[in-house]
Amino acid sequence: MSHLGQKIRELREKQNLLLRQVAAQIEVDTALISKIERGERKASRQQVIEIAKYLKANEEELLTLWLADKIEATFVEEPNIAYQAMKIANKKLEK
Amino acid sequence: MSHLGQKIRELREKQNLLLRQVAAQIEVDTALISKIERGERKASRQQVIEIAKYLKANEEELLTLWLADKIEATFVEEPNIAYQAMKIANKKLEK
DNA sequence: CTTATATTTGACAATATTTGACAAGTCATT
DNA sequence: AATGACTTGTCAAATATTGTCAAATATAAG
Repeated sequence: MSHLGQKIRELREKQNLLLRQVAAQIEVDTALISKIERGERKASRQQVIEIAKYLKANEEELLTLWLADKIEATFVEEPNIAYQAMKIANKKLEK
Repeated sequence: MSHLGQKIRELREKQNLLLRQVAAQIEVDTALISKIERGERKASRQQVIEIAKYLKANEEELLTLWLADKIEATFVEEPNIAYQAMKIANKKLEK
């Protein structure tokens, strides 16, 4: 399960909401929310924002998890060189 | 200029090779190599491997730069949350 | 300046990937 | 068996990416 998906599921279950309720709010199929929670599909940036609003969650926190998932996806198939590549990529952030 | 592009250009110029010579070897248009060197287009994984071979460079090193570019591309449009997301993504590498 | 060669640029068609809906499926409860 | 919640697989449409082509722009030499 993805970072974002896990968080969304936690938030949703804590508030006793159904997948279809979240789906209705952000106007997508229930199946899509299910997939997002399980990390089978990526949410769009806009969807993350809408989910955050509906679940009364911190938008920036969810977007951060969403971005972390995207970063992880880039290196998941390159485990041998991932660490070194991350070190290089990190330098850009310190500037 | 991308990490990979910069490195390729250095290697190529040090060996006095023309864009079209590299292009011929990896069987693509000259314009594409030009774009790859300037970071306007991403090389495919296979292309990186072929370029490394032709330029007698360390394949793993070039692939690492290639992956670093991909990682950077994911967070370049999210500068505010990039650092925190990278921290989260990094955890996966320590496991 | 003119020619020749190298590189860059922008537009485009071809490909590839991603997206979300739909229908059918499982699982649990009644 | 019927209902409700969630999951799964498949598909067409939308979107994004790729690489080529032709034209534009450098760069260098005579």
